[in-house]
Amino acid sequence: MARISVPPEPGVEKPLRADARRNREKVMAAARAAFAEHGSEAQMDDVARRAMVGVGTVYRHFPTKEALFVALLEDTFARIAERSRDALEHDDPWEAFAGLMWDAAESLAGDRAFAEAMQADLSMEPCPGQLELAEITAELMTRAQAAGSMRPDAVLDDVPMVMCGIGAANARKHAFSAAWRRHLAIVLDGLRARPDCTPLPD
Amino acid sequence: MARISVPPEPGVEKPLRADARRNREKVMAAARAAFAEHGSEAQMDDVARRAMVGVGTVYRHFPTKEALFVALLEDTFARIAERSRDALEHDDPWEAFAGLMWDAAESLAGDRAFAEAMQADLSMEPCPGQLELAEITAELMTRAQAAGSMRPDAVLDDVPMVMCGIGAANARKHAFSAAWRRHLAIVLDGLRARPDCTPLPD
Amino acid sequence: MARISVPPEPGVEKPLRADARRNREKVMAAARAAFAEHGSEAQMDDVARRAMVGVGTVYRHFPTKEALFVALLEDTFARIAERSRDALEHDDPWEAFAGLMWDAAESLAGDRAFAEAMQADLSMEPCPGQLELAEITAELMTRAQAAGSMRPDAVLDDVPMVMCGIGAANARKHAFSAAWRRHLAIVLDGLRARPDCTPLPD
Amino acid sequence: MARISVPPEPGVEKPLRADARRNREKVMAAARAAFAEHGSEAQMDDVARRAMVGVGTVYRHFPTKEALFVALLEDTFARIAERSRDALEHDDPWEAFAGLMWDAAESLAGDRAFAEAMQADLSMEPCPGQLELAEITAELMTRAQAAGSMRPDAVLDDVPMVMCGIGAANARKHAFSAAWRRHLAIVLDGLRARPDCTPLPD
DNA sequence: TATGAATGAGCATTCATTCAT
DNA sequence: GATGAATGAATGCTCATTCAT
Repeated sequence: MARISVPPEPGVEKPLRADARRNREKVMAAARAAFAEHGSEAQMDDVARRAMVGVGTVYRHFPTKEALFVALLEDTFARIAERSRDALEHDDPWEAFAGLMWDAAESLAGDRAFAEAMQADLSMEPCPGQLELAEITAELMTRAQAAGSMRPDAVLDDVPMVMCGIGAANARKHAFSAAWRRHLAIVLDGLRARPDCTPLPD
Repeated sequence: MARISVPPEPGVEKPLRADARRNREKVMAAARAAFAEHGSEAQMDDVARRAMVGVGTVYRHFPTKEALFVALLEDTFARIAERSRDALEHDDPWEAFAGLMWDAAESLAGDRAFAEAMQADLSMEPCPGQLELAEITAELMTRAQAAGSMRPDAVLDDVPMVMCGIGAANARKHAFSAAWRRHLAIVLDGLRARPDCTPLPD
Repeated sequence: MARISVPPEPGVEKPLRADARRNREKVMAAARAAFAEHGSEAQMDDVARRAMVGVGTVYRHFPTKEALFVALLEDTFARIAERSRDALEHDDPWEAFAGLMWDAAESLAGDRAFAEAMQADLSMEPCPGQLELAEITAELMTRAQAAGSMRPDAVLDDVPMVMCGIGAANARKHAFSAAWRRHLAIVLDGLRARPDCTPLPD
Repeated sequence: MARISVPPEPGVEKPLRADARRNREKVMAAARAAFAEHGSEAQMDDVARRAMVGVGTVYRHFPTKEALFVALLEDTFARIAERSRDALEHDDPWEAFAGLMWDAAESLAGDRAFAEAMQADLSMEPCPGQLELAEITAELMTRAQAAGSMRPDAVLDDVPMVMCGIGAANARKHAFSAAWRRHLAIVLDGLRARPDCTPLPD
């Protein structure tokens, strides 16, 4: 991964044939599992095997491994972003923010690919869904701070490291679910506005 | 085929020749940089190049890439563990714990290899230094809890996810240093004992 | 590091695609030549080059160099074993045995890989074909001895050294063919039952 | 092995210092063992270890691995040739020949390096000792044929394949000694002059 | 169109040989 | 002279990607 990539002709998106769409789904599901388990070291053959299609089919839908990886991320972020829009309607801004975090964590805990993605240095620029999610998160943070429930010096960039920890939670330990929940609970507590909280650097 | 490879006498560790010791250091330093930057995907040739030695030299000191990786970790943990023993003398147990965390973070922030290592599933069993460090950390946590300064439901296993987030901090961003410091500050605040903190699951 | 390498489903042997079968043959033929010439030091790249395929193709059909080597041996022995079954029908047991030897020698003379294989210490356990061949040979020897045409103290273990000499015959000398034929003729004469032959040790 | 080699200045042979000579002996002995066991795949480091000297010392005495291998062979053949000169005095030419064979076999049985050397294709031209031994052997064969005790169509080139079989005898089997003795006995029987022996090809 | 066989650059590791100590 | 650490070309094997069937 991390190769140079010529962007595909940005032509019109053909509406996929039914079976093609079905294959695309199968591939993405398989890729999600494989990448979650092995991170970006997952192998294309493994993805194909899990999807019960040939590698060729994987490549028909995603021109490179990186494209598949990005598509996966995009999809992930888009799903969360979509659900997060509801959070914007929530009365209590802190609950809205916390709910978003719990929701995101729920779908990303123990996902190695996601944990990697949180290490922004991947030189991939953020995909649209990620940007949208970032905007919503930032908005929720601002509101919570305005409402006096989140410490005023917290910023959007504080989130990825939290999520990285959650993504890295060992999915094979049996206390797995408790582990990441504890981590998130601690961080959320740390983000709470308090009279005595240490001011953050910078 | 049918490699022979006589295992080295497992006898006494001879004191390395002066130049050999120097090279060993150079290799470890180079490896530290390479692994920190690329995680376990760093390449042995790159390590050799950075150390300005031939690959053969790298292999003379570390029989496999994994051995090098482990040696690096062990060294890292051992260093921190050593410094952390001082923390045990500290009067204020919370300060002792927090000091250890800051110290560890300082040397591990943005280190991809370390972040990987924190994902326990690496199936590598922890090296001695890691175990010692774990013991000291646990002891400090217990004391801080006894002193009423750390939330009583925090446990040792809550630490790796924090450190993972710190290790994953993007070492290439210019706000890098502030970023991980903020993260750690938030978490430490979240670990503080408080009347109103959410009880952790499990 | 931490290669994943999913083992291939040990299920039913799918009938190879036509082109795949053709390539497999090409690879085996190339390997036979390369190993015969250089023994187990033959290089996989050389095998690939001779077969006019990429190395990857070689590895698709044979997971390791040793596997290729063994497959080659197995194939060789199986072929001879198959032909040797006819020998069991022969009226004259001595002729049957001698015929088998001539037949085997014909296909193995000057083959370094085979000569190596005859040096039993290869720690590879004999492959099925080899065992079958051994059984047939033993049977033919017993019959020939019963018929009084082979010296009664000869045993199966006397054969490998003969064949090793034949395998080692210098395939590049122009008198090559005569050389191994002479060797076999001499040995066969030495195996003949005679009133005055020296009793063998042990 | 099998590299291009610039011949060293054929200057005068300095008489070695006592300790140097001792080292040379140690190295040769170690090499003999290592090469006998592993053939030309034996490793220089292993030779050095067995000789309890550094590799550098090995290279001081023998400029390349091949040189060491050749020196070993030369030494081996020279020893046998020397002893074989006595055989020329023997009354019974057949006994003389057979005695030489037994003597040679005794020192070469199970020696992989020697077995390899018998595969003439090694592109090494025979060393002096080997040539001398060949001459003596040829002479003894001629005499034995003249005396009517050896089949008249046997030739010098029939010998290497026999010896190769003997060199390849598995030195790790416990019936090792019996095995090569049996082989040699059979061949010698086959070389005996007889009214009914099959004429050799060519 | 789907398949999976073929490709080959890339990477870990070995080992004959050199050279600083 | 002896030592053994350093060197790096050579070699087995992997896996993203292409392409014939």
